[in-house]
This record gives sequence, C-alpha cells and structure tokens, in this order.
Amino acid sequence: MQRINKKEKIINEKNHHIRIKDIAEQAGVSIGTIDRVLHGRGEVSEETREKVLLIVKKLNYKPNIIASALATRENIRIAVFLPKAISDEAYWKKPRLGVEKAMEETRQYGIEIKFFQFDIFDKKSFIQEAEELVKWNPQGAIIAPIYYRESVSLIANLQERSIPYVFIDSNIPNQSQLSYIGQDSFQSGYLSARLLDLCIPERTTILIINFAQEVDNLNHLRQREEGFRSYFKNNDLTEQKKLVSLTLEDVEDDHFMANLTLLLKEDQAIRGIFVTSSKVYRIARLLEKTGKSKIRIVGYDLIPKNITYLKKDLIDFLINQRPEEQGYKAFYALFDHLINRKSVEGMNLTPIDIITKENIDYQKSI
Amino acid sequence: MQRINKKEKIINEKNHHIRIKDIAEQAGVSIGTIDRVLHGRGEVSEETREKVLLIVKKLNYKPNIIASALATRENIRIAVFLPKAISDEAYWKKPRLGVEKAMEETRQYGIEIKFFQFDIFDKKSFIQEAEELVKWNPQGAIIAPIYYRESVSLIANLQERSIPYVFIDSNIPNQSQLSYIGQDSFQSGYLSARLLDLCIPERTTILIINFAQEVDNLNHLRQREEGFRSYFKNNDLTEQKKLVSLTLEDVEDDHFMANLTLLLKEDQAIRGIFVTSSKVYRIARLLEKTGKSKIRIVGYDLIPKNITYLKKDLIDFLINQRPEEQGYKAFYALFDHLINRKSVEGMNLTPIDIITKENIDYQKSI
DNA sequence: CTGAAAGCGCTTACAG
DNA sequence: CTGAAAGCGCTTACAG
Repeated sequence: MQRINKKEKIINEKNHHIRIKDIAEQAGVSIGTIDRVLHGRGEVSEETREKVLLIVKKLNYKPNIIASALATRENIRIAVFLPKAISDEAYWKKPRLGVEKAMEETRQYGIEIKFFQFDIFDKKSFIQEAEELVKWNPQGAIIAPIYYRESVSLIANLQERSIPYVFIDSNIPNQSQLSYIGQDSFQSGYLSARLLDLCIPERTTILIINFAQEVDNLNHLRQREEGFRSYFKNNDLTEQKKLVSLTLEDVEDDHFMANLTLLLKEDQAIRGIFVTSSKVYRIARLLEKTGKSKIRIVGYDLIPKNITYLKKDLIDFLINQRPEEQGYKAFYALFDHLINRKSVEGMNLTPIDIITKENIDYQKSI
Repeated sequence: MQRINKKEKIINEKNHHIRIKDIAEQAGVSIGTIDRVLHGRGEVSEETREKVLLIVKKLNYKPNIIASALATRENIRIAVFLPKAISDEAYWKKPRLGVEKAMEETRQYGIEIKFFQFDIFDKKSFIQEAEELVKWNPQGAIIAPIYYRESVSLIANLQERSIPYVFIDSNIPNQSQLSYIGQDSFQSGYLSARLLDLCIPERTTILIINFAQEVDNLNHLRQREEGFRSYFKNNDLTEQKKLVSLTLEDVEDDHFMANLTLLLKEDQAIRGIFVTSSKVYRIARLLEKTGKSKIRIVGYDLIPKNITYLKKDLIDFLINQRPEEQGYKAFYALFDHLINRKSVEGMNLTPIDIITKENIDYQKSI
C-alpha cells in the first residue's frame, strides 16, 4: 500500500519512504520550513504553506515517528486520573498496571506519566486532584469520570487548554473525549441473564443483588440490572423466571445476611443469583456456610476473593471487564493521537469475557 | 527503576538513559568498539571486551532501539509459514491478519515479512514451501507445524542456521522454539464439557462429533475430545451423562446426516452436542431443518457460518482460539527477541474465550 | 584490533 | 518568513 518515490535513488536496502527532505526538494524550500508547516508552528507564508501541504498530500507523506522521537528533546506528559486503589489487589490497581505496561513498552519515546489518584468516597479529593492535574499542564489525560458534575468541570478545563482526554471505565457521552474505553454494562447484564437462564430450570426464581454503597459504581450497577432484566423481557421469559431485586445498604450487614439465609432456605425456587458487582464474594462466602446446592451464581471482576470462590465452585461465572487492558488501551489511544498522529476509535467497548473455573488460569491480564 | 548516571550533565529535559557513549568514556575506548562488543562482531581484544561488558552490566545499559532502528540500514526478514487460506473468511486467514497488523504497527523498524503458504492437503507443497523459506534466509520465522515429521526437518534446517522460530496454532514440544503461541486444546474441551454440563439436565446423553478429514486439525481434535471426556471422569459424572462419539468421514456425507437426524429423533435423551471443530455449522444447519428443541451445542471458531448460527440460537457456545492474536503475538515474540533484545515467554497459551450470541459483537479480533 | 566520520529522518535553536 | 547547522543514539564502512 505504500507509495514509493520511484525517482529517488535507493541508497540502502530498507523500504524507502517519503522524507521531509523529499518534500523540501519538490517544494524548493528547506526542511525547516516543512517542519514548521507540518507542526503548524506558523512563521510560514500562506503561499509556501499551501504548496507544501499539497505535496505532502500528493506524496502521501507519513512522518517517521522513530526519527521524530529520537530528535524530540522534551518529554510528553500524560496525566492519569483514577480512584486510589485500596490495596494491591483492588480493582482500581488494574487500570494503573495497564498504563504502566504500555508506558514500559514505549519507554524510549520520552513519555512522562503522572498519576492523580483521588479517594473514591471523598468528592473533595476528586476536585483537589483535578486541580493538580490541570496545574501540571499535560499534553493528554486518561480519566475515570466517576463523579458526573465534577468530571464535566474538569474536562471543561482541559478543553479550554486543548488537552485531549480519554475516558475509561465509565463514559459521559458527547464530551468531546478522544475515546471511551470500557464495557457496555447493559450488555454485560444481558449476557449474565443468558448464562443463568441456560443453567437453571423453568419456573424458578432469580435474585438480583446490589451493594448500594458502591458510589463509584452506581451507573454500572443500574445498567447491569437493566440489561439483566431486559433479557427476560425480550425473550418472553418473565412468566417463566421470577426476578427479585435486593439492595444491601451496608456490606457488613449481618441482619441482611441472616435474612438472606432464611430466604434461601424457605424459598426453594431460588436457583440463580446475579450480583451486579465484584462484591459477589460476599454472597459466595455466605453460601459456603449455608450450602449452595443447586443455586447458580454470576458476578463481576477477577479480584482474588472472587477467583478463590470461582475455583471452589461457589461462583459459577465471573464477568471480566479487562481493567488492565482499559488502562493499556487508553494510553495507546493518546500515544496514537499525540505521537503516531493517527486517528483513534472514539468508542472502544471492551469485550465481555465469561470466566469460569475452567478458563480462569488461561486469562491474561493484558 | 531506571538508574540514572548522576555524573552526566543532563543536557535536555528527557529522561536520561545510559548511552554507548557513556560506556565508551568509562572504558576509555571509542563507541565503535562498544558496538562491536555489544553485537559480538569480533575484532575486539579479549581484554577490552571484558572491560566493556563489565561496565555495560554495571551501568545496566539498555540499548535505545529507536536509535538503533533508525540507523540500521538492512531490513530484518521474518518468514511466516502457514497453511493457505481457502477464502478470505477462512480460519487460516486470521493468523495472517494478525501478523499484518503487527507489521503495520512496526512499519518504521524496517522489517520485511514474507509469507510461505502451503496447501494443507498436500505434503509436497509443505516441503516445497519449507525449502523456499530456508532459501530466503530470514532472521526469524513464524511456523504452524502442521505435519510433524516435515516440521521437524524444517526446524532442523533453521537450527543449523541459528534462525529463531516461533510455533503457532499447534506445538511440537522441546524443539528449541523461541515460543509457542496457541490454545491448550485439552483444556478447551474440558471447558466445553463444563458448559454443556451446566446447561443440560441429569441422566441425558451428549454426542461428541469429529469431522475426520481435518488432517491439519487432527491433534487438536483428539485433545479436545480427551479434555471433554476428562471433565466427566474427574467430576464423577460418567454415570449421570452418557457420552457418545461419532466420526464423520466425509463432510458431504448425506447418509451420515440422515442417520444423525434419525438418531436425534429416536433418542430423546440426547441433549447436548460437542463438535470438536469449526465444522459445527454443519450440525447447526441440520438442526435448523429438523428442529433443535432442547439440544445445546458447543463448537469452535468464529467463522462467519458459525456466527450466523450462533446468532440464530442454533449454536449456544463457540470457543474462540484468537487466531489473529496468535499471529500478532508471534510477530512480537520475534520482534522482542530480534529488535528489543529482551527475553520471550516460551509458552504462551491463548485465553479460551467463551462466545455467545450476547457477547459476540463485542469481541475484538485483536 | 581500534577510532573517526558520515548517516538514519527528524527537531531545535540561531542567524539573517 | 526562511535556511543552515547541530544533535538525538545508534550503525556502518573506511582508514590505519
């Protein structure tokens, strides 16, 4: 697909691409001028600018980013704005690991990363870190827009400064983001419903359990439940499978757990449980004590506790959001935009992985 | 983690790494000599060689592959040895696409790819293409070792010439391959068994169907069936689920299909079908006519026909081998080895993806 | 066996 | 507004 400049003598064996030197020769100017045009640095007459751009187009010039990276003296700064991970195994550690992996791969390109991590239960810290970020004046940003209003304010700031940004984990539509990288929560709920529907008999009940204190996850939870319910509606199964939603206010609510135990004991029709978050291990832990019998359980995220219960057959399916990959891809979206100067997919929905005891060990984090 | 040479004046804002110039200064020789040592080009006295290597180690020197790529005048040649794809949608097109994607990403590194594609039903063409490959004298090779004996002969040739090679799709253990990238067939069968077991009632029968003319796939098929059966053995389910193997000699065998139709009609206990290959669409097509009712079907590979039947609910699960990713990763294994000069994972087992109607549209080929 | 110089395709001050 | 030159960190002949 590459066009080769046939008139050019091939001085070495390498594939020969168009260089700024070739453009300079055709335009009858120096390479400095080409560079100014290409980077919009101004100080070029309109006439030469147009002439140069025409030739660039005609020759289908693609910059050699390797040479460019080698010659560039300043680092490119990319800010990463995420919730603080509460532990090394926590979910929010994973997008960070993905960014770090991508960073390692592109070490030689002179990219500087700075993490701005806020406390997820503290809006103030969100605002404070957002200010720090803007102060740092990055050339690009990766953002998990957890708080709607505050996120909108942050990105207004970035837009003013023409700093491109990528959203991960959750999306705020139509905010001129370069890209959104994350899962379709509705569809992941829809898929979970299919899995449970396949595994449990007709005329049974399914519990949908939400852990309500997950402020950072609220939109996800809602959309997952909605997707889950839609499956049964769309397939005319509402008669056949009864859905019951429960919301648990406090994770450590013994009272609730006692009630749940009772409920499961009394209502033998309950054959499936869908937990809309990574907190599914709490339900698995309960059933480990009371006995799981024929109940099938679906939940989210490959955190260690969930993996343990998956391997013990106390969780049947986990939905993986590929959080490392989200960080990794977000980095490369900015890399492609800022360094490769190529266009970036605006909507990048992460695959919805179905994880069982049998394929968990073959899963790669990136 | 990077060590910074603190004595060096930092002349620009970029992260400063150790350069061959730094080593040259410390060793009291010129950079040419460092280069000779680093690349083992000889023509260096043992004494200086040792001194240089010591300093390289001490400073933890990592070559700047960007500068290296820019300066290198010769292309690196990578040979890709795969079965010919019978159509653009065929399975074997996919590893090729993966290689091409990786190739595109690393365009600027001056890597040349040449495909050597053999007719899968013709051993002679395998041998012939293998000869061509060796004649081309590549610096590295990606190989799908379909025929055991002939593959061993090819890689003996490569080893003699110290050409590193990566296996994809299927493995021949202990052949000094740089890496194997492919799926664990046994485990994919094991997983398929779990899926069917979850979806169908107790005291039923499952058919295992092999399409025997798939010479290129023989080992895979056997291992998949073995894994499938092992699941039931390991979980003490052999009493509960009856397994029946069928082998179809000729894909277009109407006689067989008629018999299968009869069998399904007569034996109402048959509730699951496991097809050990991508030919599962043939079974789905049959059931489309005769009625699938409560039978669950699992098969392999995201080829268009299978996807069509998956979406029509005539196939319940497809196991994906990520063939594009296999090609992609094989390329990068060689890239890391030859250009990044970093070590490569010897065993790279592809994740075993479970694909349903509900997540198929979110699957990315790479 | 070793060093000095030119070059890869860009970017970056600097001079005019 | 434009050009000439130095430099990024390597590789590659070439000279001695």
